[in-house]
Amino acid sequence: MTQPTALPNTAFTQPAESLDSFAPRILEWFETHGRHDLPWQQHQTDTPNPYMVWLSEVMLQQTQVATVLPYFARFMESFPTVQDLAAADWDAVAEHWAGLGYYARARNLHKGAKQLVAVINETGNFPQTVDGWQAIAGVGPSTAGAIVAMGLHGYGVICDGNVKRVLTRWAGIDGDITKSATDKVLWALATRLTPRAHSGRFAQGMMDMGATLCIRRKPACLLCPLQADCIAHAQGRETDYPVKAKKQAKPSKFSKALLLQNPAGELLWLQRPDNGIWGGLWSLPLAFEQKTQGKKVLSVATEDKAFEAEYSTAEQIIDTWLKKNKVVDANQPMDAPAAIKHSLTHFHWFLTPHIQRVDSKDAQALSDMLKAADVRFVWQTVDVATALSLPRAMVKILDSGAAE
DNA sequence: ATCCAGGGTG
DNA sequence: CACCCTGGAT
Repeated sequence: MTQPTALPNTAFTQPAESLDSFAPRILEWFETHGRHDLPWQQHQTDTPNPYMVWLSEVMLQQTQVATVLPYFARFMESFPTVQDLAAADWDAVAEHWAGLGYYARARNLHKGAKQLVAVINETGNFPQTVDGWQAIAGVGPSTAGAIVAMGLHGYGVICDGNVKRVLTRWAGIDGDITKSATDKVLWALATRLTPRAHSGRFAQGMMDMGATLCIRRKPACLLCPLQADCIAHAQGRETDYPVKAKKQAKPSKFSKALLLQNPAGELLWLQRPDNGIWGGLWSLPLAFEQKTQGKKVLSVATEDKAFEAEYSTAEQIIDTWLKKNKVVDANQPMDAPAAIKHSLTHFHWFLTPHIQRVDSKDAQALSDMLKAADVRFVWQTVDVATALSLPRAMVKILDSGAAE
């Protein structure tokens, strides 16, 4: 995924006059109405500091300006240069990042600082190209464009969420922006509109537009320099853009996660069939959970029935055995753990841990049946089981303390 | 309480 | 393409 190096043969929805006057309008608006006091901005100086732009852009990938401000200040105070950041202990970096979220990005930031220092030691300077910046951990196409444009005063194109909102509205682009085809169109348009000179001010202006005027709800079209030829505005449909595939409502499914515990305190684990969900991973046995309210059995949705059919052979054996032997949850504690929620692509899965103690005779009987059916299973304590390859949902269940 | 935005990674 | 994690909107 790199920025396009050449313009695709794209037919733009706006006429040439509109395309050509776009940048001048943004630049003029930025001069009078844009933000000029953000501590990482470098457009006021002839000697821009790419470190500050890189640091701020990585923070702004995930967080709004107001939240970033104090974090940025503390980073700059503790790590005034990229060399300081690269030389810092991870713990110190993590401490400064704590609360911002997406901690993998803090790791990328630290890694990126070391990569940058290596580049500087080798070439005497920060990377000077978009591709050079994209080689740095945590820097993708848009962040790279922003850094070159604003941190080096070079030529860079940005196409982040704010820009996409402005462009889809102005050009009436109604393709699903989560699709790569639409992403290409938007990058092509952004590239066509970005002026050779002052691409940094243009980038900052576009971000300010998206953050202050062309906002998701209730955009301030009256104040917008693009109003005259904005297609969404002409349609009175500003908030219909950008178009994003509606995430279809996910159905909910309910299962018991059985913590079958033998007298040694070991739990029964099943290795799931290679095909299907969690193929080859280890899981607690799952069982269909009947939804009840008081004593009344609630009607079960059809998708739940379909899902019930997906239980593995081993689970059907266990379920049948439990029912036949009338084993009940006699030892279910009063503070029984609540269901953990696990969301998959097409449904939400609520897994309710059920502790079920079995005596040695029953454990042996169960083992014999599973062995006869060629099922891969183990009895293991939680501590040992964590070394198995467990899907996230199982980790969640163990973390919930259900097995204690 | 629930939904959703946000850019990059593996 | 799922996932990361928090804050803001409703």
